[in-house]
Amino acid sequence: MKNISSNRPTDSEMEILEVLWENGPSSVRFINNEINKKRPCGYTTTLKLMQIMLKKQLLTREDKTKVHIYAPLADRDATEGLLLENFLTKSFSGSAHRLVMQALGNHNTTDAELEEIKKLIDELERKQYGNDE
Amino acid sequence: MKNISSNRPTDSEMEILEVLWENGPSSVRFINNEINKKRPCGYTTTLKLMQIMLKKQLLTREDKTKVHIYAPLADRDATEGLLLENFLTKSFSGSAHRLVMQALGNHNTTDAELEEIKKLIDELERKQYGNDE
DNA sequence: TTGCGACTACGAAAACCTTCGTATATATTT
DNA sequence: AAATATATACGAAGGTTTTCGTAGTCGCAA
Repeated sequence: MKNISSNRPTDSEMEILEVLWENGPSSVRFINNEINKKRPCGYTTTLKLMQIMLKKQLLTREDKTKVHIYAPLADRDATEGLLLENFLTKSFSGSAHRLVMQALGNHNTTDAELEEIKKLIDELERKQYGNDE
Repeated sequence: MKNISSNRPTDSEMEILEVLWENGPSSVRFINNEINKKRPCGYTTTLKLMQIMLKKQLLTREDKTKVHIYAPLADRDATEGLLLENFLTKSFSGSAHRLVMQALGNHNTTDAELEEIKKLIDELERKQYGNDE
């Protein structure tokens, strides 16, 4: 098997993890239903994927009851950060700036969210004050 | 074959496209050299990939001379946008806001770039004025 | 207790990606 | 003209990811 700590979830695995992070520990049935709100996907497909993720240590599960309940093992920010890192390198030649411009330009973001981003930028600028690398 | 218009380039294909966008139409040899500055990759590997991309309509080529010259068919912004779309859906449950926060928080962005982003946000806010959907 | 519905387990196919070996053509040099 | 260097074409191996069919288990209602 591969190095476990560097196990980047695949797209499909990420889809499952997002549901779990949003909704808390869930059954396969629930997760499959959520996914099917976005695209068609067979029940056993989701099941199999989750069994693999269990082996990969991306999930844990409670199997005392008949219906198994799964939960993510890794923390959301860390995982998303890992993937962002890779995506940025591979698809945006590492330019966070270009990625952000695209993301903001093409997607609806509420005023409140925009304000929050501005606040973050101000903070970053204050921190960077003096060392304009 | 699959729907051509939605042909998302893969990671390796993206590597090739980036070289082309940066340097203009190029030969396989040139591109393979550029890639080898970052990682080892056989010549025929790059060649094969580019032939596939030709079929997929990601590239065009000029083959009147002995050495074929390839050029990207789609433009950079559109392509990156397509990939972002997918990444956002699969890995950030569609939340551009969260993605931007992560990207800004974890990567060095120059003051000038931060300013540019702020300007974009101001513009977006002005546009949204009145219809807070 | 039989049958039905909902669940897990798992092998294996299908699809997709990346890599490379080999064959072949075409210029250039000696 | 032969040898050399550099191209393209393409099949196929090897790996990973995704999908699904089939089999077996368990609880519950008729």
